[in-house]
Amino acid sequence: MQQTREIFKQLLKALWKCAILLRMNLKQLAKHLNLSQTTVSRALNGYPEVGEETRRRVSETARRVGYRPNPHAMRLATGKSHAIGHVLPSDKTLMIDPHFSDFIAGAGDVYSANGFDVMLHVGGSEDEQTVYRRYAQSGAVDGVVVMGPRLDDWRIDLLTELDLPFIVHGRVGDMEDGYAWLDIDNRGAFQKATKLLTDLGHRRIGLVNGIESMTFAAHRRQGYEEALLASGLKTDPSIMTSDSMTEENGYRQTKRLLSMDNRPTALVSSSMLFISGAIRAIHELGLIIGTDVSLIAHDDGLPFLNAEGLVPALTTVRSSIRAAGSRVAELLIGMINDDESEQPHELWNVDLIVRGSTGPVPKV
Amino acid sequence: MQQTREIFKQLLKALWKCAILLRMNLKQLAKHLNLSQTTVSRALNGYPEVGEETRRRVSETARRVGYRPNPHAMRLATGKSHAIGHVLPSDKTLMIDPHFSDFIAGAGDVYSANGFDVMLHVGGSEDEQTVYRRYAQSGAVDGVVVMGPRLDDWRIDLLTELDLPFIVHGRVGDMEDGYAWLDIDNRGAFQKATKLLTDLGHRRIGLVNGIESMTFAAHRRQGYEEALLASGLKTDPSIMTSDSMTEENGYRQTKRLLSMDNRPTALVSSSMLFISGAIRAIHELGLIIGTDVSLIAHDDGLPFLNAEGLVPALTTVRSSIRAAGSRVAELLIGMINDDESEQPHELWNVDLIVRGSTGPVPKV
DNA sequence: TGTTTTTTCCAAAGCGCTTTGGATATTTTA
DNA sequence: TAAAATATCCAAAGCGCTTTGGAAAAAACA
Repeated sequence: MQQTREIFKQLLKALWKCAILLRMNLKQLAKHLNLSQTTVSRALNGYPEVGEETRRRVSETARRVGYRPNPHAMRLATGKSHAIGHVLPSDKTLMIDPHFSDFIAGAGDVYSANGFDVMLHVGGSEDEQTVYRRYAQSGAVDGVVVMGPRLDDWRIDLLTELDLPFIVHGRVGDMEDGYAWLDIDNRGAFQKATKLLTDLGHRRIGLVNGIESMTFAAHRRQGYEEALLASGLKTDPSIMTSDSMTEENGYRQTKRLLSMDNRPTALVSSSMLFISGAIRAIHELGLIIGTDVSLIAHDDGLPFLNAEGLVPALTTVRSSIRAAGSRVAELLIGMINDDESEQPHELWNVDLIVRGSTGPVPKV
Repeated sequence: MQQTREIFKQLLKALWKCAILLRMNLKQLAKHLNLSQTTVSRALNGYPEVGEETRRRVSETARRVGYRPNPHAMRLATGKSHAIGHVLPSDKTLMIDPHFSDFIAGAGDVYSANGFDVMLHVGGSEDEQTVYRRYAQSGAVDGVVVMGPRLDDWRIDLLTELDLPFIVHGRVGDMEDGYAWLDIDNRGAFQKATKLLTDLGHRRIGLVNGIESMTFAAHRRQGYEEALLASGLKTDPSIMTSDSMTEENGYRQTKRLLSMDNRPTALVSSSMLFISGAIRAIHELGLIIGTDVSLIAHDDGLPFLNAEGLVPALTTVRSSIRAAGSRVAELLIGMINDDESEQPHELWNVDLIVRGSTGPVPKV
C-alpha cells in the first residue's frame, strides 16, 4: 500500500516534468480539448464569446495540466509588456540606498498583485538615458517610475519625448504639471517640525539635511526656513548642512554644529540614517537629548530603524516610504490601463509625532 | 543662420519621433537596405556568413535609424529571456532589508554589462513557489539567484526539479553539493573574531546574532562556539541572542546582556545594524567601548554605515555584500552561457580588521 | 414558415525576430 | 576548362500567443 502510494507519487512527478519539458502550449492544450486556439485563448482571457460550459472545461483542464502562457509570446502579440521599469542611477555619488528596498517592497506587492513584473536596471556601462530610450523603443516595459528626482531633472523631458508612461516619486523642483507624481509634503513637514521647536522657544535651530540638489531636500530646507522666518528668526548658513545620508555624516555634522561656540539648541534632521550618528555625537559631547539639545528627524519608516525605540523616543515627521511605493505603483498601473486618464498628482500630508526628544530650550 | 540651425534640430527631433512611432523593425530595416531579414539579422548578431562590407553597411544604418530589436520577439524566437529573476520572500517577518539594495547594486552592474535584465518579484498574493514555477515553465527568466538561504530551504529542491539554473548567495545549512553557491566564510569569520577576544583575555563573550534559522547566522554561531571551546570556555546560552537585525534589537539585547550581574566583557555582533543600537545601550550604561566592553561586528560594507567612522573605530570582520552580488551575477551568467559547466562553489575568506573597539579585559 | 439575431466556435493572419535549407555568384582545385 | 568548394545572400518556416473576419448552429423574431 505504502509502496503503491510511493509509485504513484513518482509517476505524478514524472508527469509534471514531462509537462514542463513539452512546454505545454496553447496549441497542445487546444488539441487536447478538441477546440481551436482562438476559443481556448478567449476562454482563458475572459472574453464573452465563449460558452459557459466550455470556459469551465478549458480553465479546469488548463489548471490540471499546468498550462502557463508564454509571456514573451503574449507580449509580442499584444505589444504590452506587463512590466514596469525602475532605473537606478549608476551615478556613484548617489549610491543605492536602503530607501530603495523599502520603496520597492511596497511597489512590488502591488505590481505582482496586478500581474506586472518589475524590470530593474542598475548601473552598468550603458548610460541611464540609453536605457530609457531602449525601454521606450523596444517596448520592454509599459511604464517606468522615476525615483529621487532633482531640482532639475532631465528624465522628465526625455520620458515625455519618448512618450513612455511614467510617474515620479517626489517632484522636480516646483514643477507640478506636465507629469504624474506622488510626493510627500516635505516643505510642510519641515515647517511643522521647525515650528514645534520655535514654539518651544528654540531660537537657534540647526538643519542636518540631505543633498540639496535633490528636490526633497530642497523642499525640506524651504519648510525649515519658512518656519524660522515666521518666528522672526533668520537663517544662518553656518548651522545648515547638506550631505549624503549616512550615519557618519550625521555624526560629523552634529558634532561640528554642537561644538560651536554659539551652538544650536535643537537639530532638525532629514533622515533616520543621520540620527544614529547624531545620537553618538551628542552622547560623546556629554549632552542630553531632549534637555540640552532637542532632536527631530524625518522618518521614512525604514524597518530597521525605529524612532520610537530610541531613548528618549524620537520626535519625528513620519511618512512611510513603503506606502508611497504601493501608491505610486497603483497610480502608474492605472495610467497604463486607461490610456487617456489624467496625470495624477498626490501630495501626502506628513504627520508630526511628538515624543521625548524635543523639549523646551535649556536655560543658559 | 542661427534659425536654420534651430529648424534643423527640430527636424531631426521630428524624425526621431517618427522612427520611434513606426517602431522601425527588422523588415523595415531590411527593405531600407535592400537586403533580406536573414542577412540583416545575421549581420547584427555577428554571424560569419555575411560579407564584411555588408555588415558594415548594416550596422551603420541600424545605428543611424536607431533600430532596436524587439526583445519580446527575440525572446520568443530564441527561447532565451536574457533576464535573471530575483524573488524576494513575501514573508513579512523577513523584511526586505537594506542588504538587498547593496547586493543588487553589485549584481546589477554585471547584469547590464552582459545585456541581462533583472526581473524582480516581491510579495503580492501569488506565493513564492508559484512564482518560481511560473518562471521556469514560461521561460520568463534564464536563471534565478536565491538570497538569504535557511538551514533547510525548499527552494533548492524546487529549482532543481524545475531545472531552472540558479545560484545561492550563501549556503543551505552544511549542504555543499548539488547546487551552485557563493558564500562567505561566516564560521571562519566569527571564529577569528571570537578568538581575537579570547586572545585578549576575555572569558565572557556575548553573541548578538541574527535569526539562526538563516544559514549565515547559524554558521556565525558555530564559529563563535568553536573559538570559545578552543579556548576552554563553555558556551552560555544566556549571553547568546538571536533576533532580526534592527537597530532596536541591537539596543535591547546589548542592554540586557550588559545589565546582567555577570555581564560579558565583550560582544560579537552579526550586523552593523545592531551596532548603532549597541553603542547607544553602552553609552547609556555609562560604559566605554574598547575599555569596559569590547565590540566587534560583522560588516557587510553597507554604504550608509561605516565602521571606521565610529568612535572608537569598530573592529570588524568585513566582506562586501556588493562584491558578492557582482560575483554571483558573473557566475550565474557563466552557468547560463555554457550550459554544461560545473556548478561553481566559492567560499570567500573574511578579513578581520582590528580597530579601536576591542581591547584587553577590564580589571575588575 | 422563413428571416434575422444571437451564440458559439474556428481558420488564418499577424506580432518581430531567428534559423533552416537552399540558391547564386565567386573562388579554388583538379 | 570543368568540377568542387566557398562566400554571400534569400525565401520561408517557425516561436506561442492574440485577433480579425467569418461560419455554423441555436434562438428569437416576423
